[in-house]
Amino acid sequence: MTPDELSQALSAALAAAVADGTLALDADALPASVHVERPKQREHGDWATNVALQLAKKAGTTPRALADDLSARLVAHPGVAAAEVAGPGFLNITLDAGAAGELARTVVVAGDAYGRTDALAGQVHDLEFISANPTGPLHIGHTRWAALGDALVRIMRAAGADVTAEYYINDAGAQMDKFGASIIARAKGEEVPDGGYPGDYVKERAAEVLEQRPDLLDLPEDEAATVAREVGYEAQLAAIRRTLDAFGVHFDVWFSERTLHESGAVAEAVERLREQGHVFDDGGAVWLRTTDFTDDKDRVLIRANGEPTYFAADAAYYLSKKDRGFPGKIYLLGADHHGYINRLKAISAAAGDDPEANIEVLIGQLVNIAGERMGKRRGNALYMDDLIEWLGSDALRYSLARYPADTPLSLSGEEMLKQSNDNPVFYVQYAHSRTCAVDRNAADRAVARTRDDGSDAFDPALLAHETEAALLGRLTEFPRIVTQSAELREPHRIARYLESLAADYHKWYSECRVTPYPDEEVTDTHRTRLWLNDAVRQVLANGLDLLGVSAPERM
RNA sequence: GCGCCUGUAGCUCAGUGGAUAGAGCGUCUGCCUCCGGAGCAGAAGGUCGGGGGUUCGAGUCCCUCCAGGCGCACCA
Repeated sequence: MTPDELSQALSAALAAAVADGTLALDADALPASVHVERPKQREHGDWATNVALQLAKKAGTTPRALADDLSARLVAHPGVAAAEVAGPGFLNITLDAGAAGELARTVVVAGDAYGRTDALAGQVHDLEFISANPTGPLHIGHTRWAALGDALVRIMRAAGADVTAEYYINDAGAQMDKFGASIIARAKGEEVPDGGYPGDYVKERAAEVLEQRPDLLDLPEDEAATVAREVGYEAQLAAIRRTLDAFGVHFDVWFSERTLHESGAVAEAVERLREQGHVFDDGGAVWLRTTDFTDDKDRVLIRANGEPTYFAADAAYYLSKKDRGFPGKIYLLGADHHGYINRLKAISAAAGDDPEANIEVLIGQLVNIAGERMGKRRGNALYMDDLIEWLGSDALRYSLARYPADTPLSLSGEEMLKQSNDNPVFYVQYAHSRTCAVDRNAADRAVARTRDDGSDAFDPALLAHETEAALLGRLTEFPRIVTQSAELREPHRIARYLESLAADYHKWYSECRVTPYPDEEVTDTHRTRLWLNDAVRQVLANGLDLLGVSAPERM
């Protein structure tokens, strides 16, 4: 019995109580769905509901009396072993072992599909993340968005949403010229100019540019600047793609800011917003009256010198996403960009959209290493390439994805290194590889999911040990964890769930054997436990995949 | 000054109004004669930043104060 089925049984019991007059409430005063949850204490049963506490006052009765009535109705339901009233009016429900154990087979049969839901079916989203300037390597901050953003794409898709992962390349503007100038300086063996990019990687880019254009330093100054900028840009973007590839992060769309300017989309966007009546001219500049909406001051679109601002490009970019058919536009931004949210929403509103429905901004707090803020212009940068090489993609992805985005994260370099052995990712991966080891050992002793004659050996009532009840309950939760994680845009819930599942599995492993002792015969208990073992393996693998982390068969 | 985020065990962090606030690391004690000890069992460790309020019930919601991070461009 799944929690959804139990919830429906409770709804039916409430409706019946209303129908026969026991419960003095209108049928439409009942909750749309009855909330059931896993109690923290095992002795409180498999599931608990507080619905009696919520409804008693409205119905003019006491919570315990209402819970008593519900209990009597519920125990008549097949699969429910007990329903006890506890405390102020909680209803603690215990399922019979057979009804609970059936889940092991359900999971194994569903395979990769177990955990997929249709909670977000029909939703179409564009999810933009990282979007770093192509003037340097990705650093620790980008790494966090990469881990979270990619996991979110996977999780939302698992919940049925249509999601496009997009990277916005900020390849327009003055910083590209500064990047080119820095490359030329390094090509000459000189220090970078003031305001340039001091990182050592610029020397690598300079070497790559020189390899392609040995004539770089012989060119006229203007031409050299262009070549350094353009060839350097391509080399840096290629390096970023290599890094993300090594991290297992895939983008569906790489969107160049330049194309917005070159195609006239920026100018067109200004005109479209003008038609909507929110554009005005002042002091020679063209403004968007963002204060009509949620912004605290108006913003310039076209400078007095005729150059469009970055903000104008973002307006054009917003309209591009709208025109490309994305009702939902999700932005994963760093905390240092949170001042941008109101402007973004103003663009949406000015374009005639509903910002609350069409824009969603997820703010990710910064990562601190040993108390030092990371910034690529500060010379103390910790690059994503180095992190991957140091800790491995799995440990890095997992340790960054297991915290909510809005938690400021501070890790010391030493601790991250130490975590390479004690990180929870290994705990979860170890559980998975252990399920595989159990499979191998079972095969050696000819323990299979069916009997030797091929007949069905699965008997869910044999999964009656307390660690098995806990494990089965945990497996039941997976689909709703996926749904919840997708709806709240919180990948860390998957990681936390996997850690709980791994703990339940390890406990079960230490109590219940799948393979009999050498002097014992193989029974249906062993065979049925193999189903449970394989169900756990499946859910661990499915969950790790949602985080982009591997599920090794051996470690 | 204004806005956003955060404040929970020694450390790093979970906990979308419920029962005795949890996990990992660190510290201490047990468990390898049999499916992987990267594991299990147990112990110690808390005024959930302070103070008000809403509620049958608040770490969670509201107000206020304190502390820390980040942001408030005709930069990108």
